[in-house]
Amino acid sequence: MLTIGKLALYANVTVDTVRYYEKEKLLAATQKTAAGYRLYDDQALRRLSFIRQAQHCGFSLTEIGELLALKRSDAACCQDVRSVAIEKKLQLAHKIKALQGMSEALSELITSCDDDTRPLQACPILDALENSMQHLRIGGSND
Amino acid sequence: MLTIGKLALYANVTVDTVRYYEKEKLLAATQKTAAGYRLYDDQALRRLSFIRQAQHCGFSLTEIGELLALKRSDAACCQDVRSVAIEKKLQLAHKIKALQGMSEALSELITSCDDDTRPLQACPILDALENSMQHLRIGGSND
DNA sequence: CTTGACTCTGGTGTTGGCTCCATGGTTTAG
DNA sequence: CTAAACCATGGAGCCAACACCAGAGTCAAG
Repeated sequence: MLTIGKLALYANVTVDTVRYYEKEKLLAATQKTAAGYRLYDDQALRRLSFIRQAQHCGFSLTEIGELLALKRSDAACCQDVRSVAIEKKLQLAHKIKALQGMSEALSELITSCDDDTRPLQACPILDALENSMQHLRIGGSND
Repeated sequence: MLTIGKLALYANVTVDTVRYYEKEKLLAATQKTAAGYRLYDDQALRRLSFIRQAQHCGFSLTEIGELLALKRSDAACCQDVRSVAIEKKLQLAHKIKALQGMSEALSELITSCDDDTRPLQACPILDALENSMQHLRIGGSND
């Protein structure tokens, strides 16, 4: 059995984070000592690892809670988990596209400014930003 | 001269947002009526457009404030603006890479689960998430 | 003149994921 | 036995970028 400090150490998080997860009902202590100290077993460590890994896959804590609920549910099958993962991947793709759009817009701005030592008054970047950059069609897409 | 409502309408933002930008010193009213109503001219509308477009390029309001400061500064030249844009593009590239990493990790999980109708107890996705997915080396990289 | 649409200020609430604090109890190494 | 290190609870604060609200003043149409 691990104290909260050890658990946090092994999982590379802070004790505050562990307590926060408990408050969010993602991770309960396996047991409590007479003095009220939280104790955790290996399964708790694995669950904490689960939470962190899922975060690294882009899941929010709320979504992770839903994954854990699926896990507990008898009715759910592996396909359910799979489709959650696929949905998340789509969301990621959407975000990536949005960022790539920004990046391309910046690229245009940057190349538009390639001949240097121009006075700031005529900076094509500032200009383009002021004038809505309509040719770039950046606006209008709401994440 | 535009009232705040018209300005907000033309710029496709809310009046609250306009007032928020004023509080953040990004956009001042051109003038005020005797009754205290804010009035804006075309330049203000262009500045508001600037702020929004820069946001769509991934700049935070703080960074936009810095861009506007550059704009006002006599010492700054167009190259300064350009390097800010390049820096931002690098940041975007970094974010995109992180998201792509997540997406790839999810892909592995999803394909690991391709033979369907497996019982949830043996779901390879949940399993992998629990067991740290060491082969995926997702952890360890802190954004 | 009235009514409804607009505007003002100042303040609080939201989301997500923590982080930090004060105060006090507990355990452990030497 | 004592000092250091740990743990507990409850609550506040933080970031960004707003959204929303109350209560009061102002303006324009009919």
